[in-house]
Amino acid sequence: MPELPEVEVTRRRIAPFVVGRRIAKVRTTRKSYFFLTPPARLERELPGRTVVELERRGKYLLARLDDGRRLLLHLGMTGQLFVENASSVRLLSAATRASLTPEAQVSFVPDRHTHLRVEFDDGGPALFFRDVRKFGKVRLLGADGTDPRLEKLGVDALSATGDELWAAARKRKVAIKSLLLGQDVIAGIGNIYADEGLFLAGIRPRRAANKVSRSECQSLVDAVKRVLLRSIETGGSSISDYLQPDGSDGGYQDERRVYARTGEPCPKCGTKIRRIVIGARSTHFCPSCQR
DNA sequence: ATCTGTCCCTGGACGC
DNA sequence: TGCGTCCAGGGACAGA
Repeated sequence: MPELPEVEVTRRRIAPFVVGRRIAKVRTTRKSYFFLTPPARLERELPGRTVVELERRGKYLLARLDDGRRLLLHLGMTGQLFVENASSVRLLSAATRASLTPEAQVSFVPDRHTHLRVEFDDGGPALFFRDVRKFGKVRLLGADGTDPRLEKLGVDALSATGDELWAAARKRKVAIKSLLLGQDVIAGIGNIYADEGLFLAGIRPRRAANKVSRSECQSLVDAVKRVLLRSIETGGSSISDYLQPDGSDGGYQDERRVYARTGEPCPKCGTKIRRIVIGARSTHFCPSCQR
């Protein structure tokens, strides 16, 4: 699922592709939960605008336009932002793949999950936003408008400090993992990197936040940052739907220590990795290394 | 104020 | 082989 590293990799790859290009045409699927701004409005108001900058805030992307407005994008769980010539098996359902010849199985064809398609007036490759489960979001913000989602974000995970985490943690009784997943204290951490960071810091995910010491908060923030930076370096985690904007897989899924490794030996001590549920989210940890 | 549970959505895994 | 059922999971929201 797209978390900070996946969104950042997407930003870095998409920015040179879209910045400076003028939008010619926008095609969308029908009005839905996915569109915070009615799709008809996007189709009407985006053409003619040039993208001037692409920024990331937590797991959100913000495309700034030449009229000062900003297009807010969130990839949700299964969101995929990619360029026209991308090809990947992750862009096709199993049923679709089965109906195609092996050679055709990786060529992308816009389907009912391809909710946004942006074409540019230079005639070059278009940009696509596909999202099977529609937990993603698209919203056009006015020139001086903002969004409550952005307002609520805490400090970005890449610039967070141990003391910032500690200041919030000492006042909270929720599991430390839940605190990491909430975007209001530190923004950008999701299920994969929360589990990986807690493992590296040797902290049990279910421990109450206010039972995590100041120095442990420091170790935790350091561990999370290390994991996030390494994941960005390798192109993010392609575990289910995520792919890089050119269609290639990221590499971090091969480096994860505990996430989705239930029953496998802990890389440090060999104890079997356990899976529990915290706040309705799968959680993976080593019962021996994490206390 | 904080915490917990429910819901949005769909494909894939699993059982019969 | 085919159908029904369950599950995942980011984040908003309601109710405790």
